[in-house]
Amino acid sequence: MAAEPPVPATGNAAAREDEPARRRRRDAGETRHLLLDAARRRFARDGYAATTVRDIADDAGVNVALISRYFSSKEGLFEACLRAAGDELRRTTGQTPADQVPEAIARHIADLGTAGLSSQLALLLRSSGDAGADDIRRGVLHRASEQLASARGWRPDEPGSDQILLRAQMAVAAGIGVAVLRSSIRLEPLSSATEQDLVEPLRGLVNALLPPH
Amino acid sequence: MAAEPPVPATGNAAAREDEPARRRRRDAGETRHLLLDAARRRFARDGYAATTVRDIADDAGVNVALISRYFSSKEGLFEACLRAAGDELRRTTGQTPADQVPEAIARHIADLGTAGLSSQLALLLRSSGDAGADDIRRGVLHRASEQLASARGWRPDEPGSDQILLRAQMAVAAGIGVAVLRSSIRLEPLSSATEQDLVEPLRGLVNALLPPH
DNA sequence: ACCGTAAGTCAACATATGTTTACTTACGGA
DNA sequence: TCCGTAAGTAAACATATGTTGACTTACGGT
Repeated sequence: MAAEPPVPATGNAAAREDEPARRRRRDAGETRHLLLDAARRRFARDGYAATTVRDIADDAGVNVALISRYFSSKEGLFEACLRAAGDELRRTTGQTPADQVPEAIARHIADLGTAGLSSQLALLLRSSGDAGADDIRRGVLHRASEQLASARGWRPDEPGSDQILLRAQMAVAAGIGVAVLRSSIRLEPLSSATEQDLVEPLRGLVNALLPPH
Repeated sequence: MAAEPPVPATGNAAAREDEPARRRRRDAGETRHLLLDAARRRFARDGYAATTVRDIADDAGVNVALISRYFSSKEGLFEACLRAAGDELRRTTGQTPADQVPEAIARHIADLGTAGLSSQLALLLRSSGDAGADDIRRGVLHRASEQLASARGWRPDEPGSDQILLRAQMAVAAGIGVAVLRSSIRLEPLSSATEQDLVEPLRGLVNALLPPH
């Protein structure tokens, strides 16, 4: 449990710049990133309340007090995680051609790595009880739904079009549900299913809700 | 916040047995039930860790110590909630004809009352981190999936049939996802959608995953 | 080589929370 | 009516947890 002995890790003071693995000893930016990363995994897997700041700091190999320093509070760190998840979601789904959306979703859900997109999806179900965080989460989910709905002919304020947005939200909900049952609940055989196993059913699911127009 | 003044509520000591509303003043069975009910709502809405035993006791209008007395611990109460959710789920879906499963699911998801089945579904996503509770939850989800899969031709150990079970689990996951986005996250317009709005898309979703055989 | 400053550490704190223990009260059979 | 017992209450305890403030250490420009 205790971190491995504090091996100085320096000695490469004049090391080559392109060295990828070695961690700079004092680097606020990287420390921030380490915390954000550890927090995303923990929050996604265990939920907000069940995760302690000491857990996160230990995972990141960083002092607890730095959470308050860099993110103001545990709540602030959580909000930063939600924002990061939203950014990554938008970045990866944003430029997907409309007809390849199911495949893209399937790939996101299929990847079970603790830092992967599936984990990001699970994070979106986690709540801190704080209003600010709830707003961020709803914003992320709303944008994701609209992005998906747009690909299937939804236009804001167009009559009859609101059905499409509703169905897009159901598709997002379904995807998140699958992601959570896979990554957090670990329901078998769903949890061990491969991307190959998932992509075909998911395509059917999305197309049933949102027929290509 | 404080409970209304401790109106004795007795005086009907010799009251008619069929009196439905009046609460017997000392009744371990009813107290147990009150606790179970309050706990289900809280756990489903806020999650395990975010819910305190004092919250639950206050909601139930009951002393905190009685949780330990009747359920051993907070964890024990949570497990009792999961079991109750499993029972209620089995009871209501068990006798549904195979071809009416989507409608049944839709009705369950549509009801947003805090004690309703939608809430039970949300509860199944909540984790306490305890292994015992996780096993119960997985058991409930497993039975639900097999029930759904059976209605669409799944037979244990039949080759090619495992695909059906996988798809049934995806359908369950989708349903839970929708329930959570509606009841906990309160994503609009999904959250305000009526049963009428949901039943048609859900039918399509389930039939896409599990074609009637 | 020096030193100001940013980065990181340590320990303490206030509080929230699950649980237990000793006590009080009402129910209902004898 | 009386009283044993089950039901309920209140307060305290031990601990876990978020946050803070004072202290130490390394980095990098001069």
